[in-house]
Amino acid sequence: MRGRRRALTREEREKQILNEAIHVFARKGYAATSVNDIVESAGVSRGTFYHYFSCKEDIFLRIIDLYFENLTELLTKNSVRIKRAIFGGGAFLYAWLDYALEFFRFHRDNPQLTHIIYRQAMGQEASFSKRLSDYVLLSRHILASELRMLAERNLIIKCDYDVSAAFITGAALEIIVHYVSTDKDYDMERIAFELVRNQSRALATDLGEVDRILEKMERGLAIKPPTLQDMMAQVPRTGTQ
Amino acid sequence: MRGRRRALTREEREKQILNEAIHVFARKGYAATSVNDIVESAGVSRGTFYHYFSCKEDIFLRIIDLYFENLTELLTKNSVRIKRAIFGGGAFLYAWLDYALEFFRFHRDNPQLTHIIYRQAMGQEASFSKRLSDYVLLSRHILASELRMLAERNLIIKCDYDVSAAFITGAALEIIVHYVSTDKDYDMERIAFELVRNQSRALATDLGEVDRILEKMERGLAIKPPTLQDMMAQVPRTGTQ
Amino acid sequence: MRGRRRALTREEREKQILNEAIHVFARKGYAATSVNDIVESAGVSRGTFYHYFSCKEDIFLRIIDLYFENLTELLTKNSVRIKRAIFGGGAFLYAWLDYALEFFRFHRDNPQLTHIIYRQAMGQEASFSKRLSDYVLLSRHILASELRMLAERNLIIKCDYDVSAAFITGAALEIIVHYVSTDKDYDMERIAFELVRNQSRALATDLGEVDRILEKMERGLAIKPPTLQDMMAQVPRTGTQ
Amino acid sequence: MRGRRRALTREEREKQILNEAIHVFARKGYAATSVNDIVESAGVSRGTFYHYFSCKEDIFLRIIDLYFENLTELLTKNSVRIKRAIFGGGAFLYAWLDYALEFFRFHRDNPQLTHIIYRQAMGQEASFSKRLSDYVLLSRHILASELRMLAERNLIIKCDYDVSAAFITGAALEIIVHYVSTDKDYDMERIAFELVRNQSRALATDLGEVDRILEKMERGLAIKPPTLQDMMAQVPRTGTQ
DNA sequence: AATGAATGAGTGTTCATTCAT
DNA sequence: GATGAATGAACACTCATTCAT
Repeated sequence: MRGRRRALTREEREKQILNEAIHVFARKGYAATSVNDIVESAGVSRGTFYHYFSCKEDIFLRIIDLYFENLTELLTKNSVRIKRAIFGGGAFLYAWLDYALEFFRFHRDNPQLTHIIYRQAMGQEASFSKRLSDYVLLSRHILASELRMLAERNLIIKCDYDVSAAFITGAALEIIVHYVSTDKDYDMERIAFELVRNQSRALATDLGEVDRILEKMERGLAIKPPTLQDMMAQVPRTGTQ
Repeated sequence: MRGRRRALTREEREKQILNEAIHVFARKGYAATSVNDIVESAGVSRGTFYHYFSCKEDIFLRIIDLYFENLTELLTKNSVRIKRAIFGGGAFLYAWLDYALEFFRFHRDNPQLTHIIYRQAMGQEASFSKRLSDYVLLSRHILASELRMLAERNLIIKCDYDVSAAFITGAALEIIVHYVSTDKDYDMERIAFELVRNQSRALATDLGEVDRILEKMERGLAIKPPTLQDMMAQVPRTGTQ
Repeated sequence: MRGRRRALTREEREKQILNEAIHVFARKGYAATSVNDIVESAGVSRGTFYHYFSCKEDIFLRIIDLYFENLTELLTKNSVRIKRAIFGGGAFLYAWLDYALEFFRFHRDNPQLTHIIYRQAMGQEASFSKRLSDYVLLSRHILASELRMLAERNLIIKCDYDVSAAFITGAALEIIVHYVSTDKDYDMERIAFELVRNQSRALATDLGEVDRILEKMERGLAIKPPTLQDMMAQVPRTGTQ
Repeated sequence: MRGRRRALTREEREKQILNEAIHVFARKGYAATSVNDIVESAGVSRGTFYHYFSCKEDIFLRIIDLYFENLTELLTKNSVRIKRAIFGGGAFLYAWLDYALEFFRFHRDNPQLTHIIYRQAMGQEASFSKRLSDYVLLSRHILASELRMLAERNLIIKCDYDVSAAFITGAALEIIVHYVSTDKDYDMERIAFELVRNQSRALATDLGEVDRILEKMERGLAIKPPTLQDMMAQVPRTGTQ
């Protein structure tokens, strides 16, 4: 039984093992998952596993990295949008909703990763917590600086932006993890909207306008966010302020 | 060398071992903590440990129970206050702040417990997750029904109360765990106030009044909540009752 | 909870613990029975147990002794009868049947003891095997010397008496243990008769006479063995030979 | 220091460990034998043991199976001989003696196995007793049906065949285990002959013929059983076939 | 590159026994 | 005499990791 298997490239093989590991970890948890479980699931030998990953901890860290690389990409892309919307005027709420939607969708579409990151990675090995909190602080920092930017343009109130960023991510992840762990069906767009309503009201300077837009949004659910052009056209009056 | 040590009462010894276990679990995590670590730390023998706890899982579940019994007591006590405040009129914001303060203080004063519950208990043994999510759902349900009550009295907007409750607890715990895990000093009362502001604005029907009260609160930090008598005197006019 | 219990005499208490131990050992086996099981069953404390028995091995040896003391008494009593019968003439078959009956009844009436001795005592601690085989050899020796006596009077054939004694006890115990371990009903007298028939034919010098007596016995089942007087009267002709 | 030792094939290694285990179990008994004892004796690591056997119980059950597989093979082979002899006429006594000889030799040549099965396997784990009594009942059943066949041909008397089978196996094993456990020399052929004499007399219809053959047998010890051809030639007269 | 037999430190758990009260 | 809290050696078993093939 040696060398029989069709030669995959290093990358393919590594990807394959990583994917299986995600499934097994999500199902059984880090501690309860043995290397044996992973190699059995992936159909490779123990030796092969150690060709690609230096130890059990290593593959878990790679999974954490994978999650945050994808997440960071998403955040960065949306951060650009948010900035455009801000410069485009008050319609940033739509951008925000869009942002929230993508965030929720991302987790809904990666339930195993989500489960592993927020239910398993913390409180196990010190190395996981460290890696994780580095990433989390980074994400929160990005969000906090967006909030600062909004506050500077008087679109939201002055407050402790780091704390507010923590509130927003805490609120979002609480509900995301709740639904991801549950089998129940859920209207992810509705929940994204609820979060946007919640935090836009919480932080808005001009609540009247916010309420008006939210009302419109709610009517338009499933919500089509306006295109950038729409936004530009729609809200010229606020100016760049 | 058997049966030598001075016999404590069952309760004393159990309490002692439980306390040591809390420290060790908080420091090393459930999986990385061996029964040996606990008994060494407590200065008792392996056998003694198993007199009091049927297995490693058992002592961890007892810790989870301990946390939630204390928490439930706190929640129940404050729930009464909230209801009194509601029936007393608009001053419920003070009650809410008070509620938040106690919640934050409770966790600040039990950092190990907090860390164990929110960083370690989930995603390990299925029994932990089960126990934990039972409790969490219960707590959230209590909060949701308070929100409903407020909404019925038109003090807050209509919304999905369960989702909102999740937002609030998610936001609160995110920041609590952040600070508890950090060694940094932090002004717990400030953070409690930030949360109250955040969510009272997010949910308020009458934002003007809320903003006024919040401003007063903020000036008065460290915030003395008015006594019940004050509240009764202060706001008889709303009298929805 | 100290010293509350009605003071039994040493002997009563010891007897009580011993009895409970017999039940527990029979149910769970020596190795699987903990001292805890015994004291719980007896409703006494661990300490009390060690007042009466020096260790777990000790109580088991006491049980072995108990069995063999009772058995030896039975064997001795019957040995006398056999001898009387021999001197009384050919009617010793009745004595033998009687002997067998008592042997079978004894085990039927002490199923736990029987089970412990023949299913558990051997092959555990070396001390058990030693004690047991001492007793067994003794019993077998008694039987062998009875066979020798019969052979000398030409009532049975010349053979290796030790080996024959082993055959007889082996045959008897095989069927006894079989039925004791089973829940099935069984006609113990029938089986005793089968054994007597089997071995009296196997060893008889005068098969014709034996067959005649066996036939009579079988007709008379449930078999009333003749009294000693009957026997004396019935078979004077063979003389003391 | 891991994975260093030269790899044997699965079968070799398993066989090796099993053999060592037989020796250790026979010497110390099941309960008193630790897995450590076995692996030390076999010169392999703990881990290796668990590669081949799922638990301590498992290896013991495998030993029980090993014994009974060999025994069953022997019984089956001889059962055929017995049947041939029966159809060949009264010379079945020779077949029976042969049968007994092989049975006795088998146990003499496997003293550890014999000791484990009849001195240790019963009265320990329930699984052992179950397995064992299944096998024993099967063996006894085979013997009983042979007895029935003989009785139907009027070669032995009518009796309870199951009980008689129990007598025979009980008698045989009692003496076998006695001698196997002892260091004493013993003439196994003599004992086999004693058993055959004992039971052929006990069950014979025509004692006269049996006694004549036994006498011839005894003179011819070490007994050469006649070849099948001899038997065919010798006893054509009965010709039930 | 791939294999899987082998390793052994480490785990949770049991239980006969002791002895201060 | 009776108690039961305390002991700790011993156990069965696991699993991440190695390395000869």
